[in-house]
Formats: sequence, structure tokens, C-alpha cells
Amino acid sequence: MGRTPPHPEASQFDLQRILEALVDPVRRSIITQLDASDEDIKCGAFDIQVSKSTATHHFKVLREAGLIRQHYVGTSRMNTLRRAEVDEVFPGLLDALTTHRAKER
Amino acid sequence: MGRTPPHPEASQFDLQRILEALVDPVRRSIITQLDASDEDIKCGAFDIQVSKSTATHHFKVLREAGLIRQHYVGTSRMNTLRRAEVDEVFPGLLDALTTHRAKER
DNA sequence: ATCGAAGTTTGACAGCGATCGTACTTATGC
DNA sequence: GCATAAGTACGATCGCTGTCAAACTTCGAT
Repeated sequence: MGRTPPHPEASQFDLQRILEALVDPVRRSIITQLDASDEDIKCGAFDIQVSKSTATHHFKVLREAGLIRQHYVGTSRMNTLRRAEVDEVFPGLLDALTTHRAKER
Repeated sequence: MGRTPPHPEASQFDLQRILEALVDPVRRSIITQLDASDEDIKCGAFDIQVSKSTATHHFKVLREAGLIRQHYVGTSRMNTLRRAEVDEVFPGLLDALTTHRAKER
């Protein structure tokens, strides 16, 4: 294992894929938590109520859609929001979801 | 039949509902076609490759999410995009989907 | 009054995806 | 080396949703 998993380039971002990733509340919560943090967050440190195997699945979906970047630090996998790249391809999309009004709804 | 179906008010818009509506390609196509048109479009006039009953289902999902408004004109049901209202509650969301770059992806 | 056009409703079906437990892998620390 | 911690991989379920056909409703036109 251990190696860096595959990430799509920004030029390959697909709207359908990204929306499918964002429609799940757990995944959207992950995005929101990343957006609110100044630092990378390791998989186990998120506030989500699902099992580890389910969490792995969600991170994979987010990564393959291009929304997050993952790299290993020891046995932990760190997650970064690919804000700038997503914003460039789909301007306004993440803002619409991370706005206060959006989070309350 | 004939009467105007129920529509949620803008104050009741729910992000989860709206994303679930927008994640389907057929429904997103309906939104895109409405956005590109200056006038209301009747259900039968959309360029979508699904049966009538499936189309009815999609319009219902869009309407109940608050994305479109529907009213009868004769036997036809006219559809309007609730642009301003959606923009006010979730600014940038529809723009992100109706942009040229988004449509090409 | 009849017919056709436009949608709706209902029921059925198929496929996908979120979920979990279990077993496995990899790295760190003692 | 061994135990533990952090994730991953693999099946198996199970519910949801997109799809359609068929029967029905409503309105408009003839």
C-alpha cells in the first residue's frame, strides 16, 4: 500500500462526478470541515458518524472526483481541499455549499 | 387535475433536496434548457430522451425542490426557472452549472 | 359528444450506492 | 520481533431512485 493514490488533474474534472460526490451529506460534511480548517486533516480526525470502511469509501469518491488531495504521513492519510482548482473549473460551486446560509439548511 | 401543484417557498429551500435534484443529468438538462430560454417551456417541448411518465417524475422532483415553477395553460404545463429565488438562497450554485465550461464537462 | 393531445398515476423492475463487518496491509513504537 | 494504530479491500445487504408501460384524467377542437 503506502503509495500516493491516483488523483485526476483539474483539466479532467467532470461535473457529473463532482455533483455525485457532493450530494452525499457525509461527504459534504467532510468538504465543509476541510474548508473551515486551515490545515490538512487526517481521515480519522473527521467528525463523521460512519464506520472506517465507509469513511474510506467516501474519501475515495471525493478524491476521484478531484475535490480532495490525499497523501500519507506515517500511517495516517492527510486530506486537503483542492479549493483553487475546483474554483477555477466550476466557479461558485464550493462557495455555494460552504456559505453559512447553505450550511444551516 | 388541472390545479396548480404545490411549490415550496424560498424560505423552505433545502440544500440536500436541491442537490439531489441537480445530480440527475436529465434534470440538469432541463434546468440548462430553461436557463437558456427567455420564455417558459412546456413539459413536452424539452429535448430529453425519456418517456412521458419519467419526464413527469423529473419535473416533480425539480418543482418540489423549488428549482422550477409550474402552471397550466390549457392541457400544457408551463415551466419557469426560479432563478432569482434560488440565487438568493444559494448564490453561485446555478451559475456554476449553467456556465459554458460546466456544460461542456 | 367524441376524439386527440398532454400529463399524471400506479405498479413493477433493475441497478446503483451507502452501509457494515471481517480480514488484510502497512507503518510506528516498545 | 511484536503489538498496536490507521486505513484499505472485499463481500454482502438493503433501500432508494430512475426507468418504463399501461390505464386514467383533463382540456380543447371538431
